[in-house]
Amino acid sequence: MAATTPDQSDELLGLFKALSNPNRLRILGWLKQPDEHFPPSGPGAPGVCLKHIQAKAGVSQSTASQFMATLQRAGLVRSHRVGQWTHWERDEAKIAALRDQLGAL
Amino acid sequence: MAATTPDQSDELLGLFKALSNPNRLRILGWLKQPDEHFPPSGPGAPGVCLKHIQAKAGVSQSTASQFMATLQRAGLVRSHRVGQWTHWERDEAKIAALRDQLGAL
DNA sequence: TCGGTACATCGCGATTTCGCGATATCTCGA
DNA sequence: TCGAGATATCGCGAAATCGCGATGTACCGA
Repeated sequence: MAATTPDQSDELLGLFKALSNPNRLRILGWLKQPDEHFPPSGPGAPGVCLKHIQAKAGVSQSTASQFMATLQRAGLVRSHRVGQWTHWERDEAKIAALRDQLGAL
Repeated sequence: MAATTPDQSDELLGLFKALSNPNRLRILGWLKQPDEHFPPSGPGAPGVCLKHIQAKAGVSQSTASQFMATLQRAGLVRSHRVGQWTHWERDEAKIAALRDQLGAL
């Protein structure tokens, strides 16, 4: 396969596109310290549910969902379902990898 | 003054916007090794003139000029006139400063 | 002074992105 | 099984971006 393996330039381009929006950039920043920016999501349940992100960002539900999908495609966040909620958190491993590529700027 | 001092977030946002275009991203990469990607611009004359950038990128003259202006506003390149030519080069000092901010991603 | 070259700026149509409401899907509890 | 809440997806109009040709400006050599 490797047919879907993204070029390194494409990966960087996707990163830049994802972060060239003030709302998405803010959200990614908030997710660095979830408990400082969001209501508690309960212990043992890492990640922030979409409702809280939507409320803090002040956008509609569909827009918030789209934002997270965009950030996810860029490899910046990941999600996991917890019951009826989708918990979102930063994908620090991939972010670190992207940071390395940014060093070649 | 300081009325035009950009917020740190705005500075990052400008960086991301400037680089969320494949052509501009390529150009910035080429400028890392000018002599490997462009015809010689003559000794003692650092920087690459717009014509060479335009030719390599395969865009119109006006588009190439716009690209460089955008990269300059983001703090990634700087220009200086040499006779009738405008020589463009990376602003490594500002790029390094931006790289530091990227560490806080 | 004048013509030509290099570059910047000015509209403009085409494309993309933005953010929304409406709707579909999924999950849980009654 | 049914209803309600949470999320994802689907169009859609508004706004921004893209890249172009045309035009303006600066510089040089004849």
